[in-house]
Amino acid sequence: MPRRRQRRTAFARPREFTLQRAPRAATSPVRMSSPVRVRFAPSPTGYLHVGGARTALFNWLFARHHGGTFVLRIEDTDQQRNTAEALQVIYDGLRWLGLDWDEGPDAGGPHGPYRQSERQTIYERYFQQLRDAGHLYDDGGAWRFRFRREVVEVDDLICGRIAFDFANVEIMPDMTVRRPDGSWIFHFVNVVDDIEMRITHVIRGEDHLSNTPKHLQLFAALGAEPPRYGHIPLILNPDGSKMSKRDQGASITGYTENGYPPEAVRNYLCLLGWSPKDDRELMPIEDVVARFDLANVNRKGAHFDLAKCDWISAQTIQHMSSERYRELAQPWLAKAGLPTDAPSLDAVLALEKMKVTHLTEIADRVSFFFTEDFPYDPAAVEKTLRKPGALDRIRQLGEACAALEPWDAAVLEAKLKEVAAAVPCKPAEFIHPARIAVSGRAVGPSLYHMLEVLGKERVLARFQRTLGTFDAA
RNA sequence: GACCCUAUCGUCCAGCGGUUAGGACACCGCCCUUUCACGGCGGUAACACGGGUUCGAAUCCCGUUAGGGUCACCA
Repeated sequence: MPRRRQRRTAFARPREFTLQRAPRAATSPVRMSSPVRVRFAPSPTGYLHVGGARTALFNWLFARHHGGTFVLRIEDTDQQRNTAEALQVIYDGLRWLGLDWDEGPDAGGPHGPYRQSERQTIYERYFQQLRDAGHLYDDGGAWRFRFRREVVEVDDLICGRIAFDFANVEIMPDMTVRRPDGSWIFHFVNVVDDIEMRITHVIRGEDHLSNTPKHLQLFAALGAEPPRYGHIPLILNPDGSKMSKRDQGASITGYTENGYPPEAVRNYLCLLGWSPKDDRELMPIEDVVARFDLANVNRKGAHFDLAKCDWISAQTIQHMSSERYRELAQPWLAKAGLPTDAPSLDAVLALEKMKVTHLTEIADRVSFFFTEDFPYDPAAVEKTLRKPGALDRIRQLGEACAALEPWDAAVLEAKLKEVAAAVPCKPAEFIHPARIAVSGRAVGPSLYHMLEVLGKERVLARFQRTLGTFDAA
């Protein structure tokens, strides 16, 4: 950390200056003359890793913050991995997170094609250029790029200035750019594409930091101005190990399947390695876009914390509009065979909104609203309904409420308390049996609100059903 | 092994030479309460270690240790 401080102040702009105020600084991460162009360049492996998603997110935030262009490039040189399904996973994941791209395989754009598998002629041309200039040599059929044996300095927007010494050939052997079968090596096509696509800023995982000087050498040999680099820290497992496909929280698909609102996952990812520097955590994405800055990105690898992600999910749900909540809930209701267009849907959903962490919970929480044939929880029946007098309370309450007007939570509460006071007994002696009578459960929404949403007819009918079911027994 | 990055509560962040080291998650109490929650209040808990520099260091420098990354005819 000590070192970082100095480097940062030396090479990144001071935090108190905004871009607008200090556009001329030589070390400004953004040259005003060239609009920002960033890219996310995943390889279609069949799943989208959280680390990759966050890299995409940071690129997207940077582009949107600077009014730049976000390019999606598919690095599918490995034919094995190149399937339509694998590509779809990337599209789905990015779209789910709300990360829209301006140029890409499907979106098109002036610098396409955007899949490496379709850019053969371009690579061929650059290859020729390198070979003609004497930077390449044949090594058993493969082509190697001859490094300049000197110190290469990487001036990273996040990491500061780092020197890599290429003097020792043993330690830094010349890299292969093309295999004997004619296929290309990542470093080469990556650099060629960044040149061709006019990429101004490369924001990628820290695992590429050590590759950067090699890329810089390629840029120099090709006579191209390199982009600015910003290497973001990796996301680790809670135990500090590298996160891989099977680890919990690793796959974006997992969040979709487990019922996280996409904006919640995105919010959590924003906070992993970046901070607004005040204590805000729950932030609309527009606010993050407005404040995002590479200078505020951390250097430390972040341990993934699903509990925090869950909290953000619950908070996000709690604070979202009823329209958005309904929209997110509907697929899960449908999946459970519940109606998605009931007139009282919003009212029903609102009853448990503040308790939901995952959208997957919703259907079960509200299922009893949609059928008069709901089951009774045996434990609840045993504990509460079998108690002496419990059924009498239900009967009394039913009679007292039969003529109640209007049928709303406040009036119901007043009436229930009045009836209890007349007995006299605690309101709880009515509340618990009544809850089970109308829902079959000991746990659920606030009783009065639940009764209101259910409506008088159904409440009284459910009281009757309960009495009929357990009185005789 | 070589090279590179990193090091503040268990976790995520704040801290930019002088702070009772702050916030959030998690955890533990208490309050609210008809259940489950939400919410409110409070608590436990950290500067990895050792040397410097300085009147003064979590903050600057060096080293050690630990973690991570890269050293491919993977991406």
